[in-house]
Amino acid sequence: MSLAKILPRSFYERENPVEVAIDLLGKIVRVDQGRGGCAARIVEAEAYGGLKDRASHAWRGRTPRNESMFGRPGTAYIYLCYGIHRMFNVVTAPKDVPAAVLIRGVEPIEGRALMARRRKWPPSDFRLTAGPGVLTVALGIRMEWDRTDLVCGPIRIEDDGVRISSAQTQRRPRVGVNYAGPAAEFRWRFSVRGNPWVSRSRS
DNA sequence: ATGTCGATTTGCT
DNA sequence: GCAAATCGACATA
Repeated sequence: MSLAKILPRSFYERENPVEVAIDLLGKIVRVDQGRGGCAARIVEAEAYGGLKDRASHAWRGRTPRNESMFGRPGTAYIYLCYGIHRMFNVVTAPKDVPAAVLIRGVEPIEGRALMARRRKWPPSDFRLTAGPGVLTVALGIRMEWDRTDLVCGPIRIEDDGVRISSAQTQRRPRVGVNYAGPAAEFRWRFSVRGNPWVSRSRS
C-alpha cells in the first residue's frame, strides 16, 4: 500500500491558503508511521490567513500561540481551543507570511479500532473523526507536535492519487467566526460533498 | 490585576 | 436547546 507519496514542501508554499485547503481534500494524514499507527483521509478543511482575514489568529500580529503560523510552510500549527480541544492546522504560505489550513474532518483509513478506543465511541460512529477537536483525539495528535514538520515529522500528509473534483467540492462559510466582521462571510470552508465524516453543522 | 471570549464538544434537560 | 469544561490572548484599569 505504498503508492502514497508524502506531499512535498512546495505543495504548502503557496501565497493563498484557500488553494491549499481545496487541494488538501482527499489527502491522507498519517500519524505514528510504523507501530500501530493510523491514517485518515481529509474531507473537510478551512483556510485562514492574509491581511484581511479578521478570523485568523494572526490578524492582530504575532503571539506565542500563533507563532507557528509565521513559520515554515509544511509544518503543524496545533493550538488549544476553549482550554480543552486541540486543533490541527497545516501551515502554508512562505515563511513569515501567516496562513494555515484547519483540518475539520477526516475519514478513517487505517487504525480505526485504535481511534475508536481513544474516542470511546463504536468504530462505526461518525463522531469518531468528524470535527476539528475530535479528530486530534482519534489520531493521537499531541500539543508537543506544534511546529513539527509535516514532511518528515510525527504527522505526515500523503497523496495516494485520489482526486476530489470541483463538482464534489462543497464551499461554505467558515464555522464559529461570527465575531470576525466581513471575514465571517468568506467562503473558505471546503468539504467533500455528501461525505459523512464532515463535521456536523451546528448553525 | 481582573474580566471576557474563543477556529468546540458533550451530556443533560 | 443549553451550559459546562478550562486556558491563553487580549482589553481595560
